[in-house]
Amino acid sequence: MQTYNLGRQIAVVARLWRVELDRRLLPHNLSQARYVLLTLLVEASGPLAQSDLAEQAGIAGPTLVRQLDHLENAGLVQRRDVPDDRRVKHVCITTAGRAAYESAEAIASGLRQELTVQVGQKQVAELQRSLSTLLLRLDTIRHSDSKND
Amino acid sequence: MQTYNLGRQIAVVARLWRVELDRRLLPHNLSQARYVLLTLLVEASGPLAQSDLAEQAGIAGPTLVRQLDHLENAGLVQRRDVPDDRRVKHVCITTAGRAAYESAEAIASGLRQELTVQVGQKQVAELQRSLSTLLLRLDTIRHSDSKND
DNA sequence: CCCTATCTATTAGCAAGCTATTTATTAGCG
DNA sequence: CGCTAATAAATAGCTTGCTAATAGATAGGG
Repeated sequence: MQTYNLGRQIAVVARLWRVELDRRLLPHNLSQARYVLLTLLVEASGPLAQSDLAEQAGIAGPTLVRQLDHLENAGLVQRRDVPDDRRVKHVCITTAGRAAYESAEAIASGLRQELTVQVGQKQVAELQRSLSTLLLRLDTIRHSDSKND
Repeated sequence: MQTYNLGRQIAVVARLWRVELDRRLLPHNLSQARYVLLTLLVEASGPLAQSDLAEQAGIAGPTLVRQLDHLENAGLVQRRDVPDDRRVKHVCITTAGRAAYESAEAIASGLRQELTVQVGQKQVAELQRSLSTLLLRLDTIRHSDSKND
């Protein structure tokens, strides 16, 4: 019975965390979803194809498309056709996008610290290790399922 | 940098977990959201008001209303007027609801075990403790915010 | 060389969360 | 007693996930 409501617990924490971060990002015209995408673009070494960005963000393709529409409309990001392969579009962050990322990162890391201060560094590290293991299992299950169907 | 992507990590795990559980519950005409509600109703000692159920499920009132519409329509649950206070409605699980809960619980706990088998009991317990601490902080922040606004 | 596979991005439509607002009822203060 | 506050459920409309289906482009086998 010790693993009783783990799924519920993770879901609730994820939801409340997102709601609070969204609330703080709202005055900057951003959201958790878009902040994550900006982060990945800033951290990336080169330009990313949409499919790669979606995979790194852990979201599905169509979800990304809509977010990119918003970000591009706000001038934070640009889609660029790739001559080598005309199916692919690269996503590039703009100067305004980098500035937006900086504000958002300050807010997000502030919240992260507020939340984890009572947990302690060692336990946060353990937490992240456990979550990684779960993530790996989830990916395995998902991929094996889609092959068996 | 140690807490770097904790928020993202929790969000992704929560999302993939939900997607997989939803996929498995689909043939039974259920979803994670409704399974959680059935669980709370089965576990409750007496009848629950909608507001209490929403709080225990960690969801907002209007979200609950829609799920109850579905559940009531499927005959798994009943809303009952309360004579003492005509604003309140009690939510009661039906016999069919209990049966649906049993199937869903088997599926959900199967998935839970598949996912946590590689994590280990002690680490699951630690994981749950850390998540509880995070949840507490999130609740505190949320309530203090709504008072300061 | 063409025809089918696959792959990329997109569109359409569903699910489940949220906030803000409305309606009905109760509680509480003057 | 009556008027205002607060509370419960419901409605409306937004966000961000998802899957399924489309359209265009590439790759690969016969």
